[in-house]
Amino acid sequence: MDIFSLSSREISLLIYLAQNRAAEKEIEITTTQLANFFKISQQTASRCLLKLNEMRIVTWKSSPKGSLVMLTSQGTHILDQLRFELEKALHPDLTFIELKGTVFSGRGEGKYYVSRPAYMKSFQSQLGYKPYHGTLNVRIGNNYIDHLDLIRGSWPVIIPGFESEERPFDDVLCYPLKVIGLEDKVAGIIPRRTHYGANVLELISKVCIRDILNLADGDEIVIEFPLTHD
Amino acid sequence: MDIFSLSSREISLLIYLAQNRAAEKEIEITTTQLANFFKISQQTASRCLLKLNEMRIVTWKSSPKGSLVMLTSQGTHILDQLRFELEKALHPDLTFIELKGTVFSGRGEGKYYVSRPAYMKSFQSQLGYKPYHGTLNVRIGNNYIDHLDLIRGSWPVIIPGFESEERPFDDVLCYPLKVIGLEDKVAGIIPRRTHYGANVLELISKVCIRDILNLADGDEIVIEFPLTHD
DNA sequence: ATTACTATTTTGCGAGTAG
DNA sequence: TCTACTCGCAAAATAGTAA
Repeated sequence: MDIFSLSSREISLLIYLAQNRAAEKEIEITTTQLANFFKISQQTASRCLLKLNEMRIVTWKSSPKGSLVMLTSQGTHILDQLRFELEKALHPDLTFIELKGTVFSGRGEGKYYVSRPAYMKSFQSQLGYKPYHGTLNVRIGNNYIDHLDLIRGSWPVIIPGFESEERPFDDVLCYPLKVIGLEDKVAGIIPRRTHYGANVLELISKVCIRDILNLADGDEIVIEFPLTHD
Repeated sequence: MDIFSLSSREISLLIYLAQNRAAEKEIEITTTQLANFFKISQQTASRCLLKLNEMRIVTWKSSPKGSLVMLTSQGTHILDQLRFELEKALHPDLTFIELKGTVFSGRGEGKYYVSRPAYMKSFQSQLGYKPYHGTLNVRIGNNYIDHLDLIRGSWPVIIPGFESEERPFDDVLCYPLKVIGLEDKVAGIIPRRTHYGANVLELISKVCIRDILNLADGDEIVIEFPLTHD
């Protein structure tokens, strides 16, 4: 989904809806309200919502009493993308986005996921290396959560999901990163914003980052997300 | 200028130009380049630049050899506005934007400007009070410069400029603020981003803030810009 | 009240091409 | 090569109105 393929009206509508909390919950709204706010006709507002719904950018339930609208995760992602492009536009000299966080121990879930053979194979082909069979959990500092959101707006490396006998495995979104002090390439897996504890980042690399950098729980690390200016 | 009156194409173009440093300097570009990048026809790219130029959003000098384009301050302001709207969309629970800075002594220029009778009169009518005849200079901390840029994206109170015998006086842009610890209303004058030392904010209020809060040079103050959710 | 269909008008794109 | 005109067609807007 390219944000520039949306019309200005659709983007404005999305922003308006998000400002009214439609990213978190279903909100009540009427097409007339939207029409008045944007100084367009009620019909256009209706058609616009219809289209956003078809594109899976919002979910929309309409009735003769009004409408219930909520942004999908794709809808939120469009706003993230726009924010990312805008950040590069307003700071054209920026060469990377910085993150600081502290190392902590998870419950080995990362290890479980990363070592699924189907994922492993895609990591190898998409990132160019076979990752170490575990992840380094980093809790991003409060001052850097915005930066995490910014990175979410960039185009990720997509590790495709798959179906297993027990359950389906989702696509995994990776972002190429650099850990200060470490030579090896690193990729970060950023959970969706909606998750509880969305300030967590899981790092994968060819090597065991924790061992090489001699990290203990609570140690701070600095991470950079490179910005490639076309 | 309402950002929602621009087409998606115009906004994308503006972002693209800014990413290529057109906010700081004239950049060389051809309409064919733009056409290829956005997968549109060369004619549409040409028309689009023409329109942005007419709207004073960019300056554009075209010749049979190519084009020179640069964003005007209005062009940059549109990006700021978009950023501001996006910020509210991505953080709908935010009730204010915080600034921290340190007090310093200027050379009395603020005092000179504020006390022009024509300005004084507009301050009274637009802000509802006659400001103290001096400004409090605040140097905004590095971590808060982004927040300053955000505030720039909001709709300011505009104190109209005027012509005097000696020289013209520009419009003054004010933003309603709150200084923590002070009851009285405060307004901030934020210089244009292009100025050297754009991390400076001049506060005006009915009272002498420095005296009431007993501020010395170097003291830190905390400022809030309230966000009104429509 | 709503949403949303149909008809009509307006806007805007791209192709061809001149300067 | 560039920019930028005219023209024909397609997309999208509004108005009227039905459900």
